[in-house]
Amino acid sequence: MENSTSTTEERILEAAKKVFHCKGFDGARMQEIADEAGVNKSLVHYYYRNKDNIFQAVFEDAFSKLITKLNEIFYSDLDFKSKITIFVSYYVSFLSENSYIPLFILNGLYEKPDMIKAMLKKKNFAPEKLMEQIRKQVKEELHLEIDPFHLYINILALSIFPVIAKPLIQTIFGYSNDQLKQFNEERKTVVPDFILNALKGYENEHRN
Amino acid sequence: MENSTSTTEERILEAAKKVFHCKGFDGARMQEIADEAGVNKSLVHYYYRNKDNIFQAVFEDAFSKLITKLNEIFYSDLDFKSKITIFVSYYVSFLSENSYIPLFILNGLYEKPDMIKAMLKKKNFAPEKLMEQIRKQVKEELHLEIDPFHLYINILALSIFPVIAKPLIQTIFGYSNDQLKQFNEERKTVVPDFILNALKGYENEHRN
DNA sequence: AGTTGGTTTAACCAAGTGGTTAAATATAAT
DNA sequence: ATTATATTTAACCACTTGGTTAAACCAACT
Repeated sequence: MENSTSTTEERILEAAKKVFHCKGFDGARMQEIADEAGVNKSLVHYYYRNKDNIFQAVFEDAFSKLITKLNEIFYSDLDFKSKITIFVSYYVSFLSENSYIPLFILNGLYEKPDMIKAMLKKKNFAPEKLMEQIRKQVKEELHLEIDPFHLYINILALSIFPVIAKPLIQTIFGYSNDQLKQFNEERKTVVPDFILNALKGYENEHRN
Repeated sequence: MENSTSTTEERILEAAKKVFHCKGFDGARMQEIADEAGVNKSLVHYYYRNKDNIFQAVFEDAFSKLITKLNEIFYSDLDFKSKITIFVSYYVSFLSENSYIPLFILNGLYEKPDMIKAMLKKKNFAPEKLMEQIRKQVKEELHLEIDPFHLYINILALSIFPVIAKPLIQTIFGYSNDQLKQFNEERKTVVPDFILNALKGYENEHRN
C-alpha cells in the first residue's frame, strides 16, 4: 500500500511532525497522528512503540535541521561578518517556512529536558567548540571587546524571535499573511545591517 | 478558613498560575491546581466554572503585567534612548524573575487565538498608538531611517529571547543557575549598549 | 436553637486517553 | 496451492480527564 514515493513509516512521521508542531506533546493525540497519516491508530504504535518514542523522532528531526546548518555556516572559512549575513538570511528564510520549529524545540526543552539531554549526548553535540570558534574570530579578527556569548545570543534572538512572535505580530499588530511575508523578507537585510552597525559601534567605543 | 491574608479564590488563582505556566494549557490538570492550592478539585470549578475560564484569568494577569509597564515606559516623556535603556533593564529583570511568562503568552497565542482576540478587544488594547509614538520619536528626534517596527521588534527580541531560551542556555550550554543569573545581570547593560551602538551606526550610514 | 448564606467536600460520571492483542489481509517465495 | 512474512485492522482495556451533584460544614444573625 505504498502511497506515492513514501513508505508508511515515513508518512506517519510526517503526520506526527504536523501534529506535534501544532499541538505540542500534551495536546497531540495518537489518534490525530493516525488520521493525518491515513492509517489506523495501532499502526502508529506498531512502528513507534509509544508517544514518547515518536515525539523523540520528531524532535531529533527538527533539532538536527536547525543545528546542522548553523554549524556548517559558523565552522566555514568565511570572515565573521559574512558568516553573520549568510547565517541570518538563511535562518530567517528557513524559519519563516518552518515557523513552528523554534517554539516546538523550546517547549520540548521545558517539557522533556531529560529526553533532550540524552539525545544531545547520543549525538555528542558539543557547543563549546562552536563558541571557541566564535570567540577566536571576534577577538582576533574584529578586535572587539564584546562578550562573544552575548553576541551569539543576540544574533539568535534577532533571527529567531520574530518567527516565534508570528502570532503576536498577526494577532496583536494585525498583520496579514502577505504583510508578514514581506516583514520576514525585509528582516533578511534589516537584521544583518543592525548587527553590523552595532559591531561598528563597538569598534569606535573600544578603540581608545 | 482564611490562610494568611489571601482568600481561597486568590490562592486558587496563584496555584493555577504556577501550573499553567509550567505545564501549558493541555498539560495542566485541574486536580494539580487544586492540590497546589490545598483545596478540593471541585472547589476550583466552583470559583472558575471550567478550565478555559481559569486559563483566561491566568493569561490576562500575565499579559497585563507585561503590557502595562511597556506602555508606561514608551508613553513617558523621556527621550528615546533613555526609554530603551530603562525598558530593557526593567524588562530583563522582570522577565528573569518571571521567566515562564513570555513562553506562556506565546503558546497561548498559538493555542487559544480566539480567546486572546476577545480579551484584547475587551481591554481595548491598541498597539497602533504605541507604534505611532515610537515612529514619531525615531524620525523626529533621532532622524533615523530605520523602520520603527523592525527596531521595536529588535528591542523585544533582544530583551525577551534570552529569557525564553533559558533551558537552551542551561541544557545545551550547560550554564548553572548562578551563571545564568550573572548572564541576565549582564544583559541589563549589554542589550542597551548593543542597541544604541546599532543606532549610532545608522546615523553614520544615513547622514549623507 | 434555628435559619440563612457562603464555603468545602466526597462520590460519581461520561468521554476520552495511551496502549494491547489477536485476528485479518496482502505480498512474495517455495 | 501452501507457506512464511510483513503490514493493517477492529475490538478492547485500564486509567485519567474535565465536569457535575448533592450533601456537609460553618460562621453570623434572629
